[in-house]
Amino acid sequence: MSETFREWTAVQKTFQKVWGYEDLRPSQREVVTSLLRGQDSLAIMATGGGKSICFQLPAILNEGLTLVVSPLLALMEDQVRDCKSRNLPAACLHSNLSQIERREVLRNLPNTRLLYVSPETLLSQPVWEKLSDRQLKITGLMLDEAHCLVQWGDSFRPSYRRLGAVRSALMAQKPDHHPRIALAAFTATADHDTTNELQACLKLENPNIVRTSPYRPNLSLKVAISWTPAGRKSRTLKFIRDRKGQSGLIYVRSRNDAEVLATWLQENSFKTAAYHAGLPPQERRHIEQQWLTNQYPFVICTSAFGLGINKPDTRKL
DNA sequence: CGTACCCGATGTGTT
Repeated sequence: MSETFREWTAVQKTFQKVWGYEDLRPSQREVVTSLLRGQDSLAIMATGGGKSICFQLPAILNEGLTLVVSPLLALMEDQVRDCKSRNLPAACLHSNLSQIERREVLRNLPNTRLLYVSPETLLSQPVWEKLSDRQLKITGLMLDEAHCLVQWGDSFRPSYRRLGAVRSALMAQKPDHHPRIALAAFTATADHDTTNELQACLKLENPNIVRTSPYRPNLSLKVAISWTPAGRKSRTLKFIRDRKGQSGLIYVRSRNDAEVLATWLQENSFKTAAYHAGLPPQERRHIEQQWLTNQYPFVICTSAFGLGINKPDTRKL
């Protein structure tokens, strides 16, 4: 027991030094200790629950490289920027990097502790070859936003379905004395079926399952049904008008719905825009900015809005 | 229906 205690004191020191908080939350501590002893984990923690610390802290305490699989380039960039601001040796690999940057990241892998990659890049020939190198020690494989695997894995981004084979394939390349690669999945939202599917698909072995309450006191959910397009239009306008000085996102099911509704609201002299993945990237960024700065208090969007939008702290005006 | 990644083909503009 005292041995465990001494080790934990060292962990806590690093945590305080790098992140500047006094204590890890109990759920974070749970995941961190699991990963430090090489046990698989499945963490379902609410947004803002400090998920990334759960794998970043073990990654810098353990020897070797920790792979972090992330669904979006923007998320990788954000996290690597955050790591670098804390002087953590982190990098990412993706198609937006120049040939030179790519080579530099691959060359510097032995000094890197956290490598952020998309599932596609991880499984690509040149990267996979490099990671399979017998000399390269890999301690962990972390799946961030793990619900994406279940949500997308079948047809949209098939690489996700292949992640379950990664640990054993990498281990097979490494010498016998290489310690087992720990596997962990992190997500904010996963019901029982989803966690079961994650566990099976990733081949998690005896994972420590850590679940925090998803209850958000600042959120409320309501359902209103409109039976006609006209009813929906006027209802939306009323909804917006009743919320003068506030802001939010209005989700619709298709790109066309977004266009039609946004156009109609504009015709009724409301400043808004439709947002979906069919728009050019620069226009998407523009609308995101307009929304974040309350130039457009409400935006009509598909599920494309929200992915990679980092903690937009819209305030009530 | 709607979500994103990657990479190679084709085109535009600069040294």
